[in-house]
Amino acid sequence: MAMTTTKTGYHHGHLAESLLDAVDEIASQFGIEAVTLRACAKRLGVSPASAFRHYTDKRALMTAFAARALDQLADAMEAAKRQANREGTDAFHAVGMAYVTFALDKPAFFRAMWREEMIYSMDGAYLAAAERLAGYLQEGFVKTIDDVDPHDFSPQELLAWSSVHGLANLYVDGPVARDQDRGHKLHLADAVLRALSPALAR
Amino acid sequence: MAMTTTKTGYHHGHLAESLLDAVDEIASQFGIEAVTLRACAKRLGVSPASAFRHYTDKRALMTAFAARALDQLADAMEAAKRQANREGTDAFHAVGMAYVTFALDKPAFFRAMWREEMIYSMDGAYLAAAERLAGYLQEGFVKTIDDVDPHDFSPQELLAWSSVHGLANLYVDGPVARDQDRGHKLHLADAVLRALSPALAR
DNA sequence: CAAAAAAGTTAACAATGTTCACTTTTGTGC
DNA sequence: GCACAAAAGTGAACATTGTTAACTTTTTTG
Repeated sequence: MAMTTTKTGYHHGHLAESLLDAVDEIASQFGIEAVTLRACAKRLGVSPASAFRHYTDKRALMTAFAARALDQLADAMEAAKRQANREGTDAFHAVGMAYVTFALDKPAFFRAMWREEMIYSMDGAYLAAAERLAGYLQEGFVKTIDDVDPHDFSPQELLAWSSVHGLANLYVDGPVARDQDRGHKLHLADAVLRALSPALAR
Repeated sequence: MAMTTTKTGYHHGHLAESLLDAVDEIASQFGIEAVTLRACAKRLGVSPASAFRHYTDKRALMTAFAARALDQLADAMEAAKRQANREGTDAFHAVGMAYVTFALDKPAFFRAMWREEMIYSMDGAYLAAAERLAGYLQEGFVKTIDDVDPHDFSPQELLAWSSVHGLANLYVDGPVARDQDRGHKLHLADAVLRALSPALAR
């Protein structure tokens, strides 16, 4: 299947990437607290120390994983935005729903993205991914000409991100709607986003 | 200072509580990832194993700490609400600002509260504290007679909590306004909460 | 005041992240 | 083609951490 598979077995070949996949699988199945370097290594049939040839730290590995997760979320948001634009529906609503949906479907990924204490939050790839993500939430808002700094959010933009981010976090890590099923939670999210719209109108 | 100090030194006397203080101090100074059972024990001049007479787990200790942190936040919110009522200003705005202020001033505490993977989120004390907290955000919203279940948030109520919670999280764990000082962040929070008010009017 | 319960100790264990010296493979300049 | 440096992986060790078990010291209590 892989086009660059070497027969030898000593050199894995794609260890850096494969380690991310291992984190992915372990986090999905057993939660982020079960992700251990040795478990990742074992899953790939590789020695525990091999990870350090590609990542300086466990934290560096988790940072790379967080960046990849951010990119996956951004992909989902981009797709949602595209579809909304095609269908002429509210793009912010679609992007926000994609955000919450991702958190509900991949809670371990969503957690990993924002666990400041287990990543290097100043990492370039991580910051770039976060910025891309923020971009999709900023789009659709009116920009003045000199409002181009992606770090500088208008109150309205920040409110939009905060609402969506807060709801996703309350679902994933908070006591909100714990016993309700996915459908109910998404329905509620829809209502919340619609309740927000008066604040986003200009 | 302590009124119940025993001279002997074998029995500590308030270990359960003192351990929470130790978590408090270590988390404040070095971050939540530096909280270790042994470090807590050493700080109290007590053996590493002693914690297990009071908490079944490290996770149980962290749960108790999270519950205490939630209560501290709820205290701050209650005080803010009282003052707003006294001064006739917007109670929700005051409560929301207290929420964000707490997150900015005690980031390690705020993190601990919502780290699902390191606490027992079904713990009674934790849930009770979370419920109390939610109550302060629900107050000020109109309730219909049969809308009494504290677990059942109206979209507007959940939007209010989500916005405040999301902003606090973006400040603490996200890439928002990282290089800005406390005053600037609070000013921005104020603007965000004011931007939200059109959505909360009825 | 004896005896049980509560609270603490010490010594051990397994698991984890990490390092170091070493080996194997890959790639590059001649 | 081939020596050789760089890259990638290994194995054995180490310190740290959470946790347990058997034991000791207080405190409580009938």
